[in-house]
Amino acid sequence: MRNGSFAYAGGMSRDLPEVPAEVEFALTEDLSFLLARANALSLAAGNAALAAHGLKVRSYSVLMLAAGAQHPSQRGLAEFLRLDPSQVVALVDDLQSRGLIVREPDPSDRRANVVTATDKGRALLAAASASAREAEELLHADLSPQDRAQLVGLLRTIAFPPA
Amino acid sequence: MRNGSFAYAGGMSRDLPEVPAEVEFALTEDLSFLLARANALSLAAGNAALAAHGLKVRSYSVLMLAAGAQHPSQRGLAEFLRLDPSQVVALVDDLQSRGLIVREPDPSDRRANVVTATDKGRALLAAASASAREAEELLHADLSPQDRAQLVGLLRTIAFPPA
DNA sequence: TATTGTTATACTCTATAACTATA
DNA sequence: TATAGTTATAGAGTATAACAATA
Repeated sequence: MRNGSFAYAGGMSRDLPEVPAEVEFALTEDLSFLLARANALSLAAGNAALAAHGLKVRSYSVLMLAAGAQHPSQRGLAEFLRLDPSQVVALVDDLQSRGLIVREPDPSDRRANVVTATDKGRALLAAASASAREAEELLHADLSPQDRAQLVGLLRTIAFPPA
Repeated sequence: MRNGSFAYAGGMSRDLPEVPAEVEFALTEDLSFLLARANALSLAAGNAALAAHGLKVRSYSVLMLAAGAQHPSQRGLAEFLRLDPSQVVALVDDLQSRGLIVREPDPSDRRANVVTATDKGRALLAAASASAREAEELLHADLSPQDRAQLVGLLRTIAFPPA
């Protein structure tokens, strides 16, 4: 019997073995299951790596997008990150209170807030991204550069469907 | 500047455009980001497909594993699904109260509960897995069978590292 | 009328510790 | 002394509705 989707925690509270030998089910061919488990590992590693910088995966994502050239609105952040706009408010509040980003009304649409990283934010981002990159490299340490590039391409088709 | 990890919601509260045109950042090459976004889409689709059967991705996963030949313990479920054992209690409670699974003490270690699907549970699983499979096929509709097989293989290396 | 950002609230999920019974 | 399951609880994340300012 084949199957559907799975989802798992990004962090674990207790120390459990990595791959329990006694539960080897025939699930390791399921795309949704593998997606969920791989993401859980990625998320846990990312949060652990970013904790030293006072960031989590969420806030790090917002900070990085704010440091880009596009100067996204909060609405734009919500859409790209698949978050509710009301959740973005709290993330932006936190980063702004720490002086890492600023909110500025968009001159062309004064309803919208353009979110931009400060110099302090960019400096923190540089340090944090080094840690994050280390964690990510551990994640795909068992893949060749070619395999990694191919995985990225295939995943992109899932994450951003052509239609 | 390259980067690290991301994580996003499995479901969205409001209707937001799929891929906002105004926020095209250079993030679409990042493995962690793509993993998070692909999983978010997979999770949302899976939960939507399973809702008609009174299941979520979590409870569906437990039900399917309980219906397998291995008859996992709750600890085994927790390890494989990367959940805390205390979370498994609630999932098993719910499925058992609906007559879909049973808990039985393991004769060889009476501390452990072996979780097994009932006939009713197997029947529900059969119906639910058809819905879940439909949802999953939509997810990788843009991939050829070869691409899909390759994606599964590469993801497995991430989800279950050889070391 | 519709949209952006915001607030508030209820709900679910996650993290942690402590307890019991078995080993 | 260690492990499986359980309970309780605090915290984080998610879903939803409503409002003011602007379009």
